[in-house]
Amino acid sequence: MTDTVPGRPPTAADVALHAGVSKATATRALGDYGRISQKTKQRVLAAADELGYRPNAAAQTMNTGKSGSLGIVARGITNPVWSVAFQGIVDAARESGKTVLFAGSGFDVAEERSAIDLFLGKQVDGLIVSAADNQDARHLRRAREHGVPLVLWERRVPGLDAPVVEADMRSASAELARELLKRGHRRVAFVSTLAQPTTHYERNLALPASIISDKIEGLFDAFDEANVAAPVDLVRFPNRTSEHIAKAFAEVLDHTDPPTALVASDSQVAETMLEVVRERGLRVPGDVSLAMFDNLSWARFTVPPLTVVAQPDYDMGRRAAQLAMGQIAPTHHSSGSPPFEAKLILRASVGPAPRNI
Amino acid sequence: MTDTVPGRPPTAADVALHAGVSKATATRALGDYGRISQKTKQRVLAAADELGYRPNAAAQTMNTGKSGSLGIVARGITNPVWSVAFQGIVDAARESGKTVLFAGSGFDVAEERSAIDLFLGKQVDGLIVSAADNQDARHLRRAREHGVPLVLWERRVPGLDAPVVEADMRSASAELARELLKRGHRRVAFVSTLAQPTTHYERNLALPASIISDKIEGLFDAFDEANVAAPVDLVRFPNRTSEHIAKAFAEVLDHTDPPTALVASDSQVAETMLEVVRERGLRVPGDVSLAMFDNLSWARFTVPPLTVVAQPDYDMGRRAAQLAMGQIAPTHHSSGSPPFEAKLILRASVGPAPRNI
DNA sequence: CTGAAAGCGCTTACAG
DNA sequence: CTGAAAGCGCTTACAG
Repeated sequence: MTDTVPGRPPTAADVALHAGVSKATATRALGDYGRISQKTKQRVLAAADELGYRPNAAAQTMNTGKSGSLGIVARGITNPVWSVAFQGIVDAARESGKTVLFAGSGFDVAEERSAIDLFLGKQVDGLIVSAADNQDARHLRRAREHGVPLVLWERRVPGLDAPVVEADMRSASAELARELLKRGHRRVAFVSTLAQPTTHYERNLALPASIISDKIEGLFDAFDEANVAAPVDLVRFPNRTSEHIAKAFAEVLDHTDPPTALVASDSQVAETMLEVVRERGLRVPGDVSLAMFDNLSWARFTVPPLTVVAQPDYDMGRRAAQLAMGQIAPTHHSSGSPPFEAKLILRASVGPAPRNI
Repeated sequence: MTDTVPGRPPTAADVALHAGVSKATATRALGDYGRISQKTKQRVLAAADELGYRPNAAAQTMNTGKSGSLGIVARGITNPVWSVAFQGIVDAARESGKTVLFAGSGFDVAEERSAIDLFLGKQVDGLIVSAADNQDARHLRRAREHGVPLVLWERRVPGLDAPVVEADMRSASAELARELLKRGHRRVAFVSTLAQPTTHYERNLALPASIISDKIEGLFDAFDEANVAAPVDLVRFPNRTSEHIAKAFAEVLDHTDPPTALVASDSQVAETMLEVVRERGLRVPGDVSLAMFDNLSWARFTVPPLTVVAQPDYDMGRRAAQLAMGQIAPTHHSSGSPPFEAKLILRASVGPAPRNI
């Protein structure tokens, strides 16, 4: 069956020898390029099959400059929402015969830079990056210098000419706030996480992540519409540990003018939010209404079910991959396409604000 | 700053020219091998820095046969538990300067084979595979032929000499059944998913996934200990869609001798289980006790909180990566090491069996 | 310590 | 249609 020397996978030269043709002819048959007679081709392919030949991708990459892989740099993959997006990327890539390289940055710029350098060295055909910081973009520009398509994931970087795949969080967030205002809520707390905790929020404060700004300013858009003072004093950015997140929620709940509704920026924050609410014995939505960004399946199973903002993660992942593979052209100015729609899913965790506090 | 020709990243030859040394000397400085004077080295490194040189990984791979990457083939990454394991793999790989290639197989053998072939062609330095089928191992053997370390993830393949990273599910499952038996449960249903639905289960039936067998036989071990007839007639293997899963639960609940406890093989099955239980208005644990495998954080937030079996996913991921990188040697017979411990976390969803049914 | 040269396994003009 | 040869960007003996 196999006359391969154990330890050394067969090369195109081996196949050529086995088929009794030249190396060039063999690789033409194998690689399906150039002109070649059907007869010869069959013979070569049969030989390849017998030897168990598989082309050496590294050699191919060196010749073509294409590696057949996409590089993804994001905070990590444990976020369940991101893992769905990642699946969309992997699926779309696979349909085009491409593989996916993944690196976690932990939203640390140095890590991100080294991952991008590594990937550029590996000749990735495209790069999808959820940028840690929208201020430091030099390492992102290197992708362009290498002629590698760069796609930004959910976080816009001013001055960088790269398509962004994102959902319209600002609108969805405004929609959420409208529903809260309609039910009498005036004091709404928002908790997200940032590597570098910021103490005070003020309108349009520059944040490292556009998506967080969008969520906050979206909420406040609705307050503006309703001529209600935006609760800027109830915005918190703890570190990404449950202790810090719990402390942030405790802080706002102990405020002299406390919130009647809590909004968690993502599901990890939401989990701690649920714990704090349970520990304090607060009734939902009797004492406090709750909502979170990210539509996780378990949100239906809490009691009461949790109001969430959903975005089409899987489709966004696919779009990102297609942009990174150059299969679709960016149509929108600073983004790859009009943003995806984010939807508010109102569930029983949102109710009327308590009358007196 | 840069005198790079736009469009062509600088090569080692460019660096050599810029530093006024030979190509060999330049790459020696860059690659940190062979003898070289400090002076020359500094000069070369400075030149490299100025040009923004990054070694072409494809060329390095072609020379060394090492790609600096690990290939992972698993069903997909949307399973939240697996995504934690994947993070462990990525982290351990990164600490050793390696990147991770991911491919989803959907537990389809053909997909799995083509992913493995692709990865072998890419000269991966190690392979971690959650094998779709424990009967068809030919494509897995190819890894050995290439001299690439193969690590199995949670699914043993008889006759394949490869370490397995897994937790001791059988013991944990027995522990769960003991707690159920102790509370008077005699009829316990178990629902998992399989690509090829099997209608009837019987003791020690050969299943494509060892981990599923372990969970079932673990339960039955405890029934044997207690001299209670194992409820083999309450085992179901629907397809992996919520419709089929729901139907499976409906089927067992409508059994003439219905279960007083339901066990879900993973969190996706558990979600549907919760829906069915809610739709039927069954009280938990009054009418039926519930448990699932996989310790997801949300299991604490259902009402009542869900009993789960936990395994150290992150550490298992790290171990798998270390084995695949050849950093630790397999110590155990058919597995990479003694299995990890799986732990039962008993929560309020498990209670006494209803007296009469 | 440094350089010239061969080689890794492909792709790609260029001849025939 | 097929072959001989150069080249991709490195690594690695082999000389000096």
